[in-house]
Amino acid sequence: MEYNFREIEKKWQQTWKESGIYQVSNSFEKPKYYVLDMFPYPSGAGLHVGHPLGYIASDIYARYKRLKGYNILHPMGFDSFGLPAEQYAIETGQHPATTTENNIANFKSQLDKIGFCFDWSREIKTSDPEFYRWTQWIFLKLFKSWYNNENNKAEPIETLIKEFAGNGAQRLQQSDHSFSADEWKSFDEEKKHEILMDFRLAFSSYGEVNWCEALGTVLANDEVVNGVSERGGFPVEKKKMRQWYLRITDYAERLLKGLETVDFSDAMKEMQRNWIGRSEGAEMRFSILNNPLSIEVYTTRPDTIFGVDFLVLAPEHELVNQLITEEQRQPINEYLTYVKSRSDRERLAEVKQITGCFTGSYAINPFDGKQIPIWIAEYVLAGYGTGAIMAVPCGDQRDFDFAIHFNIPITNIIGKDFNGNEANPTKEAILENSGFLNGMLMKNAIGVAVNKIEELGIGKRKVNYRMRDAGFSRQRYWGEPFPIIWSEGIAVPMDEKELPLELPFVEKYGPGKNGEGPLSNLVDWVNTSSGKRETSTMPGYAGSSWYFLRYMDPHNNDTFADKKITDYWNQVDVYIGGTEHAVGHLLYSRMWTKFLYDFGLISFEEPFKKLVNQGMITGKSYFFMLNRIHGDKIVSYNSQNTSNAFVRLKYAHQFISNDFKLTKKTLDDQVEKGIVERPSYEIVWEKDGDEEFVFLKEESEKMSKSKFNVDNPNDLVDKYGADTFRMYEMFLGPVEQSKPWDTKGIEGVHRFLKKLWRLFFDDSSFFSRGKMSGGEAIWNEEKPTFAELKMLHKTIKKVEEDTDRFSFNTAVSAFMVCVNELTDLKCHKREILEPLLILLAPYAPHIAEELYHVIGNSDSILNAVFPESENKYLTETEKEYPVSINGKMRTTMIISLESTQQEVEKMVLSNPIVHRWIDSKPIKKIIFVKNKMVNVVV
RNA sequence: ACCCGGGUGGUGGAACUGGUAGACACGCAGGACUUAAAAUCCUGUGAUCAGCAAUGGUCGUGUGGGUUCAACUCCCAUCCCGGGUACCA
Repeated sequence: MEYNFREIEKKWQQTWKESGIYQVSNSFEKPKYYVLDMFPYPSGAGLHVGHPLGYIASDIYARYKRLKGYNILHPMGFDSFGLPAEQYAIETGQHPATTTENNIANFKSQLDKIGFCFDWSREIKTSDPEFYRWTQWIFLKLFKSWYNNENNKAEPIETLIKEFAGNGAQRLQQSDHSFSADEWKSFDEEKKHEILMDFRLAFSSYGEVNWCEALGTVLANDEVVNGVSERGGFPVEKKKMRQWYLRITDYAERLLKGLETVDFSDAMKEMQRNWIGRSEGAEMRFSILNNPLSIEVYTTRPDTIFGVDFLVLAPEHELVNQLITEEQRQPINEYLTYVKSRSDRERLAEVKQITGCFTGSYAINPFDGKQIPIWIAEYVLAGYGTGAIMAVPCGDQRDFDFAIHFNIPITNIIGKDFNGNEANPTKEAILENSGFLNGMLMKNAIGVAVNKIEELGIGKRKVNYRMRDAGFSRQRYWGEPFPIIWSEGIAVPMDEKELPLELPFVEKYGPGKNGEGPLSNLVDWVNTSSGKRETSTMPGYAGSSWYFLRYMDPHNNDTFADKKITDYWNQVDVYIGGTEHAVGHLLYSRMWTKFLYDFGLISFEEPFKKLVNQGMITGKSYFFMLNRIHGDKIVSYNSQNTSNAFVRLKYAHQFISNDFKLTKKTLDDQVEKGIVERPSYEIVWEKDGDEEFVFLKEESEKMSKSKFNVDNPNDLVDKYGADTFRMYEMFLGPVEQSKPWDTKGIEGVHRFLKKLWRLFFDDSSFFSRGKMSGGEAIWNEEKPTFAELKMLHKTIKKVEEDTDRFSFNTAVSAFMVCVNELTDLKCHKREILEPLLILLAPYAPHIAEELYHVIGNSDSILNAVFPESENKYLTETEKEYPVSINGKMRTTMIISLESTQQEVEKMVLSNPIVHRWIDSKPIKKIIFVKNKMVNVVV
C-alpha cells in the first residue's frame, strides 16, 4: 500500500471533527495547560506562509502536552474589527460584516487543512456583539475607575468622590488640582465631572492626536511610523480633538515591574522597557528676573545645576508669550511661524538642524543667583517632562551644540573631563565650580542636590515616563461603539444591562463632518432621549486586550468569564506570536489584566507566563554581499545572509589572509578561471564614499511569479500533504528565527514520511502502469533487540527534550535519524514502532493516527500516553572515549564508566597509538573527564 | 547615535552547562533498478596536500588577540548583518 496522504488526511480530519475530540472541557480534575496563538486579522488575502509557522509550533506543543496528560486549552479566533475591512468596504461597497465573515470562513478552511487541534466551539470574533458586549463592559469599568497611588491599584471612582468630599484634592497630590472639601461640594455637576475625568482610567479629553487626513482617522503612536501611517504610508499631522484615552501611564511602574515575573525574551522585555521609558530625576523651579512667573524644568542630572548656562522651552510652552521682551517679539514670532510651518515629518527628518530663539528674559539660578538666558527651541518637546529644560552644555551634547551655534558662553563644572570640543555626559567626574557640590563625584552629588532642592522648597524628586496615555478612539465605523451618551457636556455611561450597544448598520462608510466618524451620519442613532451618542469607535487593540480570557468561558452570558473558570485556566502558559506587537497589544493586554486583577475579577496579574516570538518568514534576498572593499584592502568578509549564495568562492579564507587584492578586473579573472563558479550571475559594483561593495545579483527571471505561486501554504499542502508541510515548516530552523522562505527542502521531509510508511508496508513490488499491487503490511510482533530499544529510547529522550524547549527543528532531525536507523536494522516491530508513532503524533498527526490504527489500535492516538524513556537502554557500562594529546584528538579507547583515574592512566599508558603520538616526551598529566574525554598533556 | 540579537560547508541549519565541529536535510557528483522517465536504493561530498589504495598530514566556526590541557562556546578589541528606539533633558 502506498502512502496516500490525501486520503489519510481527509479521513482523519473528518473523523476528528465529527467525534469532537478537540473539544475542551472545563473539568478541573486534570492539570491545565493553556497554549495560545496571537489571533489573526482575517484579511482577504487568506493565509500566507508566515501565518502557519507559529500555529504549527503551538499545535505541536499543545498536542504534546495533551499526550503528557494535561487538559489543554488551545483555541483560535479572529481579530475581526479593523481598518482594512473598512477600507475594502469603501472601495467595493460591500459591508465589512460580510467580507469579514467570508474571510473568516476562508481562513478556517485553510487552517483545518493543516490539521490543527483548535477547539472551534470556543471560537471568538471581536466583532461579534456577544464578544464586544464585554469589551464595552470592561471599558465602562475603566471609565468608572481611577488609580489610587496610595493603594497602588485601581478603585471605583466612588472612593475618589468620597476622598474629595472629605479632604478635597489636598491629600492626593496626583494631579494639578487643588481644592478643599468645601470647594468640591460647591462645584456644579459639570465641574465635578470635569475634575473626575482627569482621574478616570478611560477618559476623554482634548489632546493633540495623530490625525491622518487620507484615512480620515486618528492613529495611535505605534500606528505612526516615521511621521506617516503604518498602514498605507499616508502623512500624519497633529490636531487637537476630543478623544478617548486609557490612562496606561498609571500602570507604568507595574508594567515595568511585572516584566521581572514573566518569561519573555530579553529583547522583548527591553523593547517594553524602552517604550515605558522610566527616568528618575527632579522637577525644579527657576524664578525669572523682573517677573513674578517661574519656570519648572525637569532634569535627570540635578548634580549639574551649577553648569546651567541657559534654559530652553518648547515653542508650544504656555509661558512663552509672557516671557518675550518687546525687542524679541518680532524674531520670536518669526520663529514660531517657522516652527508651525514644519510638519512632524520634517522635524523628524532634520533632527540635526539647530534652531532656536532668545526670549529676552532671564531666569535666576537659585543656588548662585546667576542670570541665565531663556530660549525657545524645537529640540525641546512640549510633551515630555515639563516642556522646559535646564541646559548644561558641558554635559549634554545637544545643549553643547546649541550653545556653540548661538555663541552662548559655556561653564565648565568638570575641569579636565571637559575638553571644550564636545560634551561629556559622564557621572564619574569630580565637580568643580559647583558651590556646595564642589569636590563630589557626580553620581553621588545627584542625591545631595535633590535633597537641597527639596529642602529649599523649589522642587521635588520626580519619576518620568516616556510612555503616553493610549489614544482609545478612532473616527471609524468598523469597531466597537462606545457605550457613552453625551448629555450637556457630560459623558454618561450606559447601563450595563443595555449592553451590547450594537454597531448600527450603515450604507456609507465615509467620514462624518469635522473629522467625526461615519456613525455621526446616522442621525436617528446618534440622538437619544438623554443626549447624543459618542460617534467614534474603539481601536483595534480593544478586543485583543482581553480576548484570551473569553476563550476560557466563551458562552457566558452573565460575565466576561466566570471567576472559577479563569482561576482554573489561569495565565496563558505559552503565547506565540510575532515581535511586532511588542509595544502595542502586549502592553495593553497586560494593563487590562492588571486592571481586572485590581478589582478581583481574575486572580493573576500577568496574562502571559511565557512568550515565544516566532520569526518572520521573509522573502528571498536577491543580493549576496560578497565583500567589502576599502581602497585596495578587504575590510571584512561576510558570509552571512547568503541564502542565495549561488557563488562558490573557493578561496574565501585565503582571500583574506593572503591580502589578496580584489578589483573588478581580478574578480572578473576569478570568474573566468572558474574560481568563482556559475558566472551566470551578474556582478554589481557599488560605491559608497571610498568604500566599494561587491554584489552578485541573481538574474531576475529566476524569481518569476509562477514560482511564488507554488510557495503558498495551500498549494504545498495539496502537493505534499499537511504532515509534510507541518514538519517542513518546523525543519526550516528555530521557530524564533527569521528565515527566508524556500521550498527546496520539502522533498526531504516528504521522503522521511514515506520511509516511515515503509516500515509498516512493503512496497518493493508496487505499482506498475498506475496500478497498485503488492504492498503488504510487514509490521510484526517480534521482540525488539537491545539496539532497537536503544534507538527508540534515545529518540524518546531527544524528542521530549527538544519539544519541551521549542526546538522543533532538531526534534524533526531526531525522527529522521531514528527512521533511517530502523530501516537499516530492518526493524518492523510493533513494540518499537508504536511508541515512535505516539512521539510523532504532535508533529505529523494524520500519518501517526493512520498507522496507529493499522497496527491494531481502535482508540485515537490523541488519547495515547507519551512514552517514557527508560534509562536502562540509554546508559552504557562502557563508552568509547575520545583520547587527545595536548587537546588534539588522536584516537579512541573503550573505557568502563566505573574506571578510576588510576585505571584510566594505566590504560592510556599501555596504548600503542598514544605512545606513537607522545613520541617519548614526558607526560605531565592525564585528564579524564567522565562521560566526555581523555586528554594527555605532554 | 544608543540598546538588544546574530555571523559555522554550495544552501537551510546541528553541536544542551568549554571536551571527536559540520548532526539532519537540500543541492551536487557517481552508481544500481528501468526500454525510458518517475519513484526508490547505495556511495561520496569543509578546504587543501601526499598516496594506486586503505589511510594520513595541514588549515578551518567574520577578523585580530587573550584565558585554558582543550574555545563555535569564556574574556578584550574590531568589522559586518538583522531588529528595536530615536532630539525624552
